[in-house]
Order: sequence, then C-alpha cells, then structure tokens
Amino acid sequence: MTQKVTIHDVAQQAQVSVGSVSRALNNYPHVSEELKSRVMAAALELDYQPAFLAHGLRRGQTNSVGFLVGTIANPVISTIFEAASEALSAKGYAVTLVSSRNQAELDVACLRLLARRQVSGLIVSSAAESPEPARRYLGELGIPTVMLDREATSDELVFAVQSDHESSMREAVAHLIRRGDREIAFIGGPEDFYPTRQRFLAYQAALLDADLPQRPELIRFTSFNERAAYAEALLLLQSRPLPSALIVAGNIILAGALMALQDLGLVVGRDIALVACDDINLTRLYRPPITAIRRDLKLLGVTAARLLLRGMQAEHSEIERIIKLPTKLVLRESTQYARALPRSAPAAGKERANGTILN
Amino acid sequence: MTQKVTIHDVAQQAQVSVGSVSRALNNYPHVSEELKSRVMAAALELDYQPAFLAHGLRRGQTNSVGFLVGTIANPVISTIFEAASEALSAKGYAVTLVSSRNQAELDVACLRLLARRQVSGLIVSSAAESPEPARRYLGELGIPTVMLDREATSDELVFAVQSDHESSMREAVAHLIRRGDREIAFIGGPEDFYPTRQRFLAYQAALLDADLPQRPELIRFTSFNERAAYAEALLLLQSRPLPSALIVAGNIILAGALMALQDLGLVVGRDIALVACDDINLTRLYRPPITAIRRDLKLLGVTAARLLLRGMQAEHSEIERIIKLPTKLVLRESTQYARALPRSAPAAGKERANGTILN
DNA sequence: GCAAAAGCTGAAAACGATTTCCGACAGCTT
DNA sequence: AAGCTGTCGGAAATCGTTTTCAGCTTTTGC
Repeated sequence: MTQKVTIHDVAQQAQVSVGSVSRALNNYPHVSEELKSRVMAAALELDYQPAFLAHGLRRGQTNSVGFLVGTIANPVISTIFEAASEALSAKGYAVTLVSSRNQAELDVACLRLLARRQVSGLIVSSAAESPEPARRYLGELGIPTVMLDREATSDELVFAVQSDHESSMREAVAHLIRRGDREIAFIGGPEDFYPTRQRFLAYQAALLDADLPQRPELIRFTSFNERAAYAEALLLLQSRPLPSALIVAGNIILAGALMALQDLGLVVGRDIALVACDDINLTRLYRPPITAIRRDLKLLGVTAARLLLRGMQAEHSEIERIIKLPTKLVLRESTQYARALPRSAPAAGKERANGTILN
Repeated sequence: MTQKVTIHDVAQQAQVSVGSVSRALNNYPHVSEELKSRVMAAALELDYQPAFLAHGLRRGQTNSVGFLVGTIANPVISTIFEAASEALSAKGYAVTLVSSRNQAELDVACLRLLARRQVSGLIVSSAAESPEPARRYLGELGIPTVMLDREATSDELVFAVQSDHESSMREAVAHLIRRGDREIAFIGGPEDFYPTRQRFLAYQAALLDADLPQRPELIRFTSFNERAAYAEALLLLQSRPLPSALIVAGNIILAGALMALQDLGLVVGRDIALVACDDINLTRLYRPPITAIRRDLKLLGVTAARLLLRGMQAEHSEIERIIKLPTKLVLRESTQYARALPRSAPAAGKERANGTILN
C-alpha cells in the first residue's frame, strides 16, 4: 500500500532491466554512465525508495540496532541513548528501543524480540545486572554487542563501554574524610549491579585508606525504585548517631533520599552532607546545590555507538574490547558546611558555590 | 548467519511441507491436531523463530511503529514513551525511536526514514511544531499516525491525544490572582508550539476573567534550550518592579528559570511565587516544593498507543479522532507565601506542604 | 449409495529487492 | 577474417516467509 513504487517501475520508466537498476543505484562497477544517469533520473522522478524488507531479506542485514534498557524514563539513560542514537542514525542505522522495565526475567525475552528482528548490533544497558541467562543468550546470539556501563563478558563479539566510577568515588569519600566526616553512609542500587558495585568497592577502599572502620549499619542496598530507596533512607537516617555524610549511588536513590530528608526535617548541607552519583538537573538546581560525580553522558553514548559500528564491521580482532571513560567530582554546597565541623571553617578553599571540578 | 533455522528445517524435521508448517504455526483453520502438534514439537526443538524480514515482506506489514520525538532526553517525553512502548510491545509491536533533535527541518527526513522502514504506525511528538512540510508529508504517507500533545490535522488517518492544558492553567492563574498577585509573568516555549499556545491562551483568558491587564513586558517566549530560557528569565527578573509570580511552561524552561533565580539571589516562594508545568522530580523535590500542573504521563502514552492500535486496524470511521486528557493543579509551597502578601496570611487553608491536588 | 461438500495437505507462486550467470557486442590481436 | 578479452545488461535464481491452487480423502445430506 504505502510503498507503491518498486524497482520494476523504475526499470520500466528507464527502459532497462531491474538488475541494471539495482546495479546502477548501488554503484556497482561496470555500469555505463549513460545507464546510470538514466536510472537516477527515473528513480528521482518516481521518488523511489528501495523497500527495506526486501533489501534486508536479500542482503541478510537490516541496518538497524537494538537498544535494551531497564527503563528509558531516567534522565541518565535517556541522555546516553539520545547521543548513541544520533551517532548511529548518522551512519544509516535505525534504532529500536526496548525496555525490560527493570525486570531481569524480561531481558531474554527482549533480546529474543530484537534477535528475531535481525538487528545488526545491540547496545545493552539493562538495569538488571542480568544474572546469567541473558548474558549467555547474548553469547549464543552472535550479534555484535556493546554493554553500556555493565560488566563485560568474555565473548568475542561483546564489547563494553564503562565509566570509571571508582576513582571519583574514592576522591569523594577522601574529601569527606578530609572535611572531618567519620560516619559516612552509603545507599546503592542492587548489590550486583555493576555501577553500584564499582562505587561500593571504591567507598570501601577509601575508608580503608583512611583507616576508618566500615559500619554495616550505614550501608544499604536497594532496588531501583524511589519508594524502596525512600524507605531505606528513612531507616538509615533515623538511626543514631546520625551519619554526618550520605552518599547516594544513583539518581532514583537520590530522589528517594531527598524525600526522606525532607520528611525528617533534615536540611542538606547543614544537617548532613550529601554526595550524589550522576550530575543531573536536580543536583545542579537543588538548594543547596548537591555535590555530584559527573560523567560525560553524551560521550558515553557516542563511544558506545562508535564501538558498535566498528564491531559490526567484521574486523573484531584488533579492537580494544573495553573502553573506560573518566568521571569527575563536582564539589558543591551540599558538602561545604556540615554539622561535624564549625560553620566558620569550611574544609578547603577550593570550593565555590557553583561547583569546582576536580580531577 | 544469525538466523540459521528456517521454516524448511522445521518442515523437514516434522516431515511435512513448508506450507503446512506456516499454517500450523499461524493457527489456520483446517489443520489437523496431529500435524499441528508435530510441527509445534519440531519448532520448539529447533527453537524456530520466523524471520521477521521474510514475514514482513510477504505480509506487507512490519508490526513495528515509529516514534518521532524532538528529544528523548526530557523526563516528560521519556516517561510518555516508556508507557506507550510498553503498551505497544504487549501487542507485538516493536518501536523504533528517532529524534529530530529539536530541529524542525529534520522532521521530514526522520519521517522518511521511518516510512522507508514501512512502519505500520507512527506516534509523533516532535518538539518543533512542524510548520507545514512535515504535516503535509504525514498526510501523503497514508500511515496511521497519532499526534501526541500536538495539533491534529484533518487527515483521516491522523489522530491526536492531547492534554487539557487550559483548564489547569486558568485555575493556576486564578489562584495566583486570588492570592493577591497582580504582576504575573509567563515564560513559554516557542509561540507556535501547541502546549505553549494552549497554556498561553489560558493565561490570557484568566487575566481577562479577572479584569487584569496583559503586560507584554512580562511575557516571554523562548526556544527549547536551557540557556535561552535562562537568558530570558534573567532579563525578565531584572525588570522592575519584580513580578510577584512567575509561570514557566515546560521543564526545560523551569531549569533555566531556577538558574536565573539562583544567580539573582531570589528565593522561590519568598521573593516570587512559581508555577511550573509538568510535575517532575525537580518540582516535587525542590526546596520549597514547586506548585505544578500535573498530568498522567503514563496515561498519555498508553492512550496514544491504544489509539494507534485501533487506528491500525483499518476501521477508522467510528473512532473518535481526538482524545483530550485532564490535568491537575498541584499546589505547593512555591505559591504559598509571597512578597505580595503578609507572611501571616497564606492564601487558603487547603494548601499543605506535600501538595494538595485540586480538580 | 452417491453426489456434493468439507477437511487436509503438498506444490508452487508470490513479495521486492540483490546477485549470479550468461550471452551479446565492441575492440583488439594475430 | 577469425579468435580472444573485457564490458555491459538481461534473465533468472535467491532470500524465508505467506498464501493460493489444486488434489486427495473423508464426511455429510438426501
């Protein structure tokens, strides 16, 4: 219906065979200039666009990539997606996005859907750190895949782009300790979720560096769900003594924690220092502005896209399979003054209201 | 490569012809139980999944829909998308998302891309109120389309789901006026952008209702770009006398305005009342919480999906072509106290810190 | 008990492109 | 002038399905 004009119409219009039309349009060698121009003219006049399905069926490839996310309703993911999608569509690929709705058990189903559509490549940033089935299925699939801020697999066709969560988290914790904080709480996502794990490891390492004990009651892991994060934060913040600093690993958890702080009448920066992971509008615009670990989300997306493009071009051998991108600690007022210290003695001179970027 | 097992393999395994396999798998009438079960067993054993491309080519439909947005990196859009996408994939449709990057001139190109992929349906929520070319192209395409919170067209295959921006905006302005505000500023997106226009019309109407004059210097339109919104807000807030209330029509504009307020040292709720459109994390969690016009974004997405599904089922005649969904005004502290009134006399008893939902 | 109808299945024709195969023709060389 | 080489373009095979057609077997109706 929609696609009325076929290659046959063009052939008839140009008075040549369909094979010639195909060759002319696809820049094959040994096509005379005269024929080529005649075909071009006919194609242009009829506004011919080769049928995607027939093309793909014959060629065995779809020029489309699948993007699996846990949810797209998350500013971090959607920014990454936007950048990746732009880079991919610039190279002629269309992107079909599927969401597993943060349910690990749906991951395989989503991947099957994409595989059935014969996507040429995959970018996976499913929220659930797909325990095993999904990872194994990914290997069997044999489709070039980029894991986005997720654990890589040993598969030859599976690549990864990751953020260096650790260095900035160590820096953040060290900064808090330098300020005088001793009771530093940590709320993360699921414990087996790659970014959470990396951040938590760094948190532990930083405490160890400073010879501070790890306090289990100050460490919480929660699911990706504001309500759950709120509940955990509420429990944590009702324990006494109140920790002097709180690190939240993820923007949904940040939302839950802010809600809990608000309900308990605690003021960020005055009653408790706050460090967030991922610098979003909320951290920047909140009063007081919230110290955050920032990463270049667009770069993350574009890098994933580029890596995938290379991965789809069959020369996998000499590609570096894992790329790690830097993060930056942005200091803001939420860690400037704190209960633990006299208000007149901010920790360091290098902090400014708008946030100084270290690293 | 990827798709190794074809219908022929299944046919061979089950010792039947390919036609029978197809019929058995697609629940055709007049297929014996025995044959069906044999085919099922074979298909299951071989893990057969019909090749999407061949299927689509033959059937003339792709069971996929295109979703055009101006940007997905916007919490409102991404939430709507998520809901729509979920509803569509429940019915077996895959969704390919393309972003025109807020550039109206790219709209047609994006639509062409989707049309070439022979999507069965379209949902369009491009940020640019596509002047004419895109709308006309949409008509020519002949693909069932749902405009999402955009102006409808008269085309038979073009439907629309819209939010009732007007009633809540009138209510909001009336509320401000009741509080005592007389100088109510308005910053909107592009003037020809559907939601902006609706909101602005309601703003005008509410002023008229109260016999208040319209003050051109308090009305600004800006592009969808935080920097531009920031600049407009800065100019507006530097004019004297300072308006006692500010309405921002859109979440990007909200971010720019908050930045400007912050840079000018103005405190929301104390120095100026603030009303936002779209209730996002930021409005809820900001201190003080910001009064906002809320709409059920998931419902918006699901409704668009349902409407499209009906639109794709060929019986267009008796479908209502435009659906309008309600909005709600959520009162919060940002409009509770204001310069214009003595602090001891909050406007109404029905406001609570957490926001009371009217309407 | 027999014609007609209905049920079931295999063979083959689509769908619209790409790609292989092969013959025609021009331009050379011997 | 015959034979060879290389370019060009038409015909046909192919991709993996669905769907039509036709043939065979069974049931049904009278």
